[in-house]
Amino acid sequence: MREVAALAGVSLKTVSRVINAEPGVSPELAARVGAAIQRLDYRHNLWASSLRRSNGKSATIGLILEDIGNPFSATLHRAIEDVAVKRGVLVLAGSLEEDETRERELVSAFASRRVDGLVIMPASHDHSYLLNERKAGTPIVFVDRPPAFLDADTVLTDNLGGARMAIRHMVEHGHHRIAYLGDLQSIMTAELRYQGYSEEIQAQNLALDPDLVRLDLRGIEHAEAAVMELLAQRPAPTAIFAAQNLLTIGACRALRRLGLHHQVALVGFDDILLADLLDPGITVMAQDPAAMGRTAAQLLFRRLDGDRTPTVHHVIPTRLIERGSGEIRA
Amino acid sequence: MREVAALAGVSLKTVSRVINAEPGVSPELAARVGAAIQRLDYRHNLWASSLRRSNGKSATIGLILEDIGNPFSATLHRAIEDVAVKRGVLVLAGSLEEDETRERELVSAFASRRVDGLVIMPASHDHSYLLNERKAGTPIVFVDRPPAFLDADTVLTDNLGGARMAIRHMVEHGHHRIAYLGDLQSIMTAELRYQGYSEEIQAQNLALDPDLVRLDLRGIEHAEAAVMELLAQRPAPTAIFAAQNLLTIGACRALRRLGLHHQVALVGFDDILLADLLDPGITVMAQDPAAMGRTAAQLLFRRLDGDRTPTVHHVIPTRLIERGSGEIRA
DNA sequence: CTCCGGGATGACAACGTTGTCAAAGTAGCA
DNA sequence: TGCTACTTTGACAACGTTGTCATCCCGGAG
Repeated sequence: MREVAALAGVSLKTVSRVINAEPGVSPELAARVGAAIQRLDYRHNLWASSLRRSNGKSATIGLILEDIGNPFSATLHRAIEDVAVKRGVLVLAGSLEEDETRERELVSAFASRRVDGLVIMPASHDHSYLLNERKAGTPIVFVDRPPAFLDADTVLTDNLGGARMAIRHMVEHGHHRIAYLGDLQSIMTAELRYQGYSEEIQAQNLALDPDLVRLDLRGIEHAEAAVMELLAQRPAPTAIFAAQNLLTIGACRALRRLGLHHQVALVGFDDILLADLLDPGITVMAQDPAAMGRTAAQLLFRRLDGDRTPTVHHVIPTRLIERGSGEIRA
Repeated sequence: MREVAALAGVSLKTVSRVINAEPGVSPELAARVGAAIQRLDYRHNLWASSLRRSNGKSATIGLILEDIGNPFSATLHRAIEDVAVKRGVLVLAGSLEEDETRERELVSAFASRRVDGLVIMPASHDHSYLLNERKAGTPIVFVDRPPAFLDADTVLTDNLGGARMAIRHMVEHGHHRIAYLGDLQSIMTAELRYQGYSEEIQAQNLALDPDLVRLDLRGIEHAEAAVMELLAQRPAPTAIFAAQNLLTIGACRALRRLGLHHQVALVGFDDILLADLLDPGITVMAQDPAAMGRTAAQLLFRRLDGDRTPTVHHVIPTRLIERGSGEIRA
């Protein structure tokens, strides 16, 4: 910037004024400065700028996801980016892989970089450590999973309601023995989906049979093995509720392997690409990650704009997409 | 930091020394400073730090992708993150959506934030504007698509070779009339895949029939419509090569709609989740976005570590995954 | 006892930028 | 002409941190 000022024959401050488009610079000088900037390939240093500025905004937000690479997180990320670009804000993102330590590290790394706000899909079960960040004025929005020991804005899927609706759908198709496949119970969403399952089973006056429940499954292979086992039992379940998308795929594989994909009903939680091309198509309770991301980002920016109203809790509804596998009758 | 120094009764510099774990601080003082940091929830300001430091590293890299939300980009992103975390480096990412202007804007936004390096999946066709960044010492690696008018490190898929291999595979199964579905020809990878198609068709002494070629298709619906049209022709093609994953899905839909999915062969470029569960399973030339990301990141960090050897051009091979649809005989 | 070397500590400037305020210039009016 | 009011410009400090160098203290050698 000093060089630009020298080349244009003006003071540092005038260059600063031109860059920030402040009023009160004669067109002639502005042009000279502009030319000098061009000539020297001058690049504004945003960090130095925000260091000096009173409000010190970095035009950068931090995003913590379970896994940047999985479709759900990626769609959410994209939706947040779409809101952020409109304000010239960039997004720093990191993956957790259910690692609580990593969550702390990422928050710390973001804090060191003075992000303006945080969107977190948490892995840990105690967020009191975030009090300091919030005291420092950083707004925080939780997506997909709620915070613990901290009152903060949240944008969640209706996990419990969605699971109940899925079970009801199967019961309406005549099923009494509905198996449940669940992810790690330590994950709040998994726990809620299981709760929805058991509540609805009981509300329908069915027996909650522990032999039909497989919890803490990780990934496609585990689910596949679990389904093989479940269907070897007598009496076998006539329907399966897979409470996470990889588990749905695993279940689907197992059913095909056993040749039972037209006999045993299957409903998955969370939509899967191509699910409509299978035979039968896979019925799912779809979440809406794009809506979640959009809502979370809008909420965050409202806070950044100074909204100090009490914390808000958005619940994004799920949607049953009937494609055949869930409509198989008992 | 000033407050920490005051509370611990030491000078600013000593606090700085403790934070950076510099040698030559008595254990007693270090402990006092540590306690003060804890008590005041002090957070190091990385930007101020890198502003003053001579080498001025921001421990942040920029990543420009076609669309953060699509599975290919997301997987690549994740692979880059995995390499970056090991060095305590964070990733800033943005989507282009084939918008050349946006590419410039993003590079500029990253430059303002003084990222240490850039990984770019470009949309534009002239990268001479990046010369300045490079002159400023920012290493740049291109992934998936090559730069134009700029010599830079690249990590590319073997688009041409992969396409040729796919066509050869179909010819070996007796096909002579192979249709081609391609994305926008302005995208370098699309152009190369088409080139591979036409080269191999000619190498096999087949006729390159323009009636079998549909270029510049965007998305599932367009591909679906194009396939409906193609198969209405007489003589109809007996095989289809879909040169992008959404186009593969569109082709798949159309074939099913026509009830021809067991008669007409289909090979896609780029793998699709669940493709193995369909009947027939979809044969694809799989790319390896994880390997691309990993390679690109490693290359970038080598440059950051001072490697000044001439530019490198990695080609990540494709892999034919036979699942049935590509093995249907003419 | 003096002097020297080395380890611990701190004072100060500097990184690139902007907020504050003062100075200089210009126009309008009596 | 002299005064005010306003616009344009620049000097300087400050943001939070670290590199440089000076200072202080201690033990050991002469």
